[in-house]
Amino acid sequence: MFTLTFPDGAVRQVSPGTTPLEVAKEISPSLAKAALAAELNGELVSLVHPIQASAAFRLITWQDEVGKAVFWHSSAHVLAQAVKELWPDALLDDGPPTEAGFYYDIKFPQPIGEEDLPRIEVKMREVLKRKERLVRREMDGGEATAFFTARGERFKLDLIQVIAARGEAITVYEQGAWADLCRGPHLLDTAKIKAVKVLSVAGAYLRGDEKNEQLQRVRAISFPTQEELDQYLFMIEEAKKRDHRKLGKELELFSFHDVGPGFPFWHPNGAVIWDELVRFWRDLHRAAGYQEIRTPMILSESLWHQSGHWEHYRENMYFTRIDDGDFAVKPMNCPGHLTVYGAQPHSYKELPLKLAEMGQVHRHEKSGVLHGLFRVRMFTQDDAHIFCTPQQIEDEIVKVIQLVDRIYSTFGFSYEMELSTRPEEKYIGSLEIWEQAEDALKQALGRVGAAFKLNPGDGAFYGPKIDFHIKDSLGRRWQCATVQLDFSMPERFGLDYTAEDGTRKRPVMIHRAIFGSFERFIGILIEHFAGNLPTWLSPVQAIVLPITEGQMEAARAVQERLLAGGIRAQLETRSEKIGYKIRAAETRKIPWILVVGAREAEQGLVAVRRHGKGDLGAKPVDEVVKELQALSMARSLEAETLA
RNA sequence: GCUCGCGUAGCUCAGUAGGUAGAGCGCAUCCUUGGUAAGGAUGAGGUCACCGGUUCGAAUCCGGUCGUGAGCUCCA
Repeated sequence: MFTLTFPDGAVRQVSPGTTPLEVAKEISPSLAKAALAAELNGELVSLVHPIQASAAFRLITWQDEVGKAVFWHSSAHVLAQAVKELWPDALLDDGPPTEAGFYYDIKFPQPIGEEDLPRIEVKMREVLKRKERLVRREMDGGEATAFFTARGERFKLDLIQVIAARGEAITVYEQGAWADLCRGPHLLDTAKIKAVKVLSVAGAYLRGDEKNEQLQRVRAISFPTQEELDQYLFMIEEAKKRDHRKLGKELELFSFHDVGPGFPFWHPNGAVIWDELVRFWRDLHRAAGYQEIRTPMILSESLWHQSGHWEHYRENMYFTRIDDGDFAVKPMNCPGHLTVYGAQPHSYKELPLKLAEMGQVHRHEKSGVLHGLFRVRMFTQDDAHIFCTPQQIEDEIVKVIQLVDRIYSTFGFSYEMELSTRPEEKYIGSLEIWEQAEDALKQALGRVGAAFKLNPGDGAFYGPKIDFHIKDSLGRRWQCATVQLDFSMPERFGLDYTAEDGTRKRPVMIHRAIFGSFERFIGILIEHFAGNLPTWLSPVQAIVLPITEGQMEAARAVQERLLAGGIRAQLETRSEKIGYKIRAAETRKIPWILVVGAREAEQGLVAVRRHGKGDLGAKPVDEVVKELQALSMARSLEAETLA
């Protein structure tokens, strides 16, 4: 008998060969129905996998991320089967689950288009109706090669070679007349897949390598119930409404033009948001002991040789000539900051020295990756470099993490941390230095008690880093804050400080940014708030609407009192009905709409209407000014505006 | 960069048997002075992204360029 230990600590004795499905049925029929797969000591297995040892046992359902992955992986097989029934000559490459749904990369005899997607969807439903079982079979290399050669699936033959070379078992999942090379595990059958939607088709390279031929990637999603699919599709629609590119245009925040692909133009409204973020950022950074500097946009190519950027980052840089010299437009601020540090001798008493800059950088991004404010060629980093002793690293990292938390919480953002370590190739500095740096980051994370994900090999070429990922309204994670340790750059620039004993020592440098870039961060804010920015960030905080032209002067006086109180206020002067003016103000998402009619004008009141909330009744003008000032000063989130 | 789609007034879009362009919103002027999400009239506004080709004639067909959208990392 084997012992299974359940997540709640309970144990159960089972005989060899018992399957997870049998175990589930013994626990409860409803659990057996919900189960999609199981885990044995953390290893994902199918529900009919015979149990051959004692293990920690867990049933996987739709509620688990891995449960969704299994569900979507099996759905990808249904997609492939449907495609093969429609296009028997289509060649299949690879079809994994993703964070939201699944896809299959396919070479069609003739490229298909959007108009073919409904046919695929209909065929998928047809396949699902057959409720076919997914049957696992192990094969050796020769058998598998013969199997897929007979089926003309030449891409699969390459995969078989790769798997065989790794010495792994080759498994095939059969489903009716069709079969796919697949590690699994899978659902027992397709009966649980109740709703599918084929979402899109786009180009994708074979094996994801741009040197290879291009295939077509068909993306789709599936759910155990129609309701969940409907919910998902509704969410997609909502997300589209929040697209910062659309809202940026509608709210006149910024624009893009042919004359500057990837270079945003900030309009007055967007510039206000920017300025408020700058003020917020500056307040906190001054308080945290940072000193602001400014460094040049264009610097000699020799500097970039010295920093290593020429060697490692050249393809993303812009170059120019001045007189007879070669210069480069800065893609990062660090060499400038190193130059400032190196301009004077430093004592250990000055450390940690924190130099900050809202540094505008230019990077040549491939044309195809540009995406609104999220991916641009010119952006402004809220950059800072902390020069300190090796002993100060841990404390300083902890302080940076705390500052990040303070800033993100102001916007109501949740975030996740990732620690990235030394890349396999393309790195500078010795192995010992890298190890020391990675340890310091781990220590700091341990001290703040933060959970983090490890990304081996994902560090920058000059040091390991901690990245912070914000989750946006589309469920996408965006990297914003980053903290990067750098033992190499001070070395390259020969930086030093005088230690207590009078000797010269090398400082350590910490690169860090919190917004990441103002451009991307504002894009995220727009989507996060669906354009309904909190009062402190709103380009126009209040608009005064006279009911008729008879109240124009009274309304103007209200606007002047707001302006005198430091509130960004506008006055509506068009000769329209009040309903029209209200609608216009609501459409512009102005948080405070102040209506002045004859009654209010007489008593020094304004009728307050908050964006999205309707009429809140009349109040004295002074009271409204104070309320607006308080919200702005506190940089209040006004949580209710998130709804 | 690559694949596919798209590019008509400030905005959102109509405009296929190729015959020199339309709507709504916005804007301007006038009328209306109306209490919480669209009052009415008149008018201005476009070298149909750009370059070239086919044609008697191109927004429309063809080629190229530029821009833009989706995708191109996430194990069979």
